[in-house]
Amino acid sequence: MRLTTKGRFAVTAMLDLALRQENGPVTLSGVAERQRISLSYLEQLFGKLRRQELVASVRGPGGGYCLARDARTISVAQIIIAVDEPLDATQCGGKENCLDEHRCMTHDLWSNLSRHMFDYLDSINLHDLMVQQRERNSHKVVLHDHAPRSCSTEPASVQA
Amino acid sequence: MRLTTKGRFAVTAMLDLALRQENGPVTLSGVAERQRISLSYLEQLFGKLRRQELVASVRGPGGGYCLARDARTISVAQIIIAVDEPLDATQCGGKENCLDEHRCMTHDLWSNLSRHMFDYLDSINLHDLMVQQRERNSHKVVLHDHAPRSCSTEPASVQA
DNA sequence: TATAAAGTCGACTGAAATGATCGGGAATTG
DNA sequence: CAATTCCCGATCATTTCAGTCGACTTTATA
Repeated sequence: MRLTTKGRFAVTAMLDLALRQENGPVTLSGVAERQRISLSYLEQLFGKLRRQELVASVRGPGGGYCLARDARTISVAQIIIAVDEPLDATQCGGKENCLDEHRCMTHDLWSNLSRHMFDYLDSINLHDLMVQQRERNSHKVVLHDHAPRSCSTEPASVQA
Repeated sequence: MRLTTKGRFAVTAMLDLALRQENGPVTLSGVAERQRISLSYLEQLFGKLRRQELVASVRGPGGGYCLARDARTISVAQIIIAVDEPLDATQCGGKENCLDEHRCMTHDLWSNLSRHMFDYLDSINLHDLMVQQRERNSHKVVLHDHAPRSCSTEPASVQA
C-alpha cells in the first residue's frame, strides 16, 4: 500500500468535505483554501474520487462536491486506493519477477504487511474522523449565508 | 514508515546473510548474485546496516558480512529503518506545518498508522523469516567447500 | 441570452527521490 | 606483493510526485 501526500491530501479533503456538506455542495476552491492544497491538484484527486464514486459533483454556480455515500460507508482505505491506485507493497503484485521465476523470499512478508495496513485503514471510516475532529474543534464551523444547492439529484426547489 | 525497494532489498539481503552465515562471512558479491541486486547498491545498504550495528564486516580474502547479533534479536523494522532512515508517515514528524500552526486534521490518523506498521514489522525477526524460508526450500543450501573464516572477532586459528 | 461559477480533462513541468554506477581507496590474507 | 573484500564519495539516469496550465462543458441566475 503506497502512502504519499496524494493519499493524505485526499483523506484531508474528504474530511473537509464531510464536515461541511450539510450546507450543500462544497467547492474545491474552498477546500483548497482551508486545507492549503493547490486547487488544480485537488481537481485531479477529485476526478479520481468521482470515478470511484466516492463523491458526486454538482456543476454550475453553487455547485461543488458532496459525498456520494454515507460517511460511515467510506473507509480511509477506499479513499487512498482511489487516488493512489496500485495497492501493494510487494512490487510484484502477485505475478511479477520477485526473483527469477519464484516468489522472492520476502514476498509473503510484504503481502502480509500490505494486508495489515489495508485492514487498519479500512477499519476507519470518514464518520470516525468527523467525530474525532468535532471533538477537537468545538464546532467552529461557519455556515454559508446564502441558500445552498442540494447535494442530491432531486431539485432543491420543488417546481419541476 | 517508508516502504521502498531499498527496505525490501535490505531485508532480502539480510535474510540471505542469515541463512548462510554459519559457513563464515558472506560476501556481498554472493548476495548480489543470488538475489539479483546490484553489488554497488548492496554496498551502500550494508554501509548503513553496519553503522547501525546490525551486521559486522570482515575485510580481506575470505571476508564478508555476518549478522552482528542473533537473528532472533533483529527485527524487520530495524532493518528497514536502518536503510530507509526517516520513519514516519505523517510528513510533519511531530513538528512541521501540517496546516498553519496546528496539526492537520488527519495527523493522528497517520501517526497511528505509522505506529501500526512499525509494531507489525517489529514483531517479525530475521529468525522467523529463516524458519519460514527453510520450510519452503527443503534445505537446498550448498555449503562452501573451503575452510571458512570466522564471523567472530576472535581468530579462527588459535595461534595469535 | 450573456455571464460567471463551478467542474472536467489532458498535457506539461520542475524537483526530488530512487536505484544504480564508477573509481579509487583501505584492510587483510597468503 | 597481489588478490580479495570491504569502504566511501561522487555522479548519473530514470521515475515519481506534486503541482501547473489552458481549454472546455455544464448550469444558475441576472
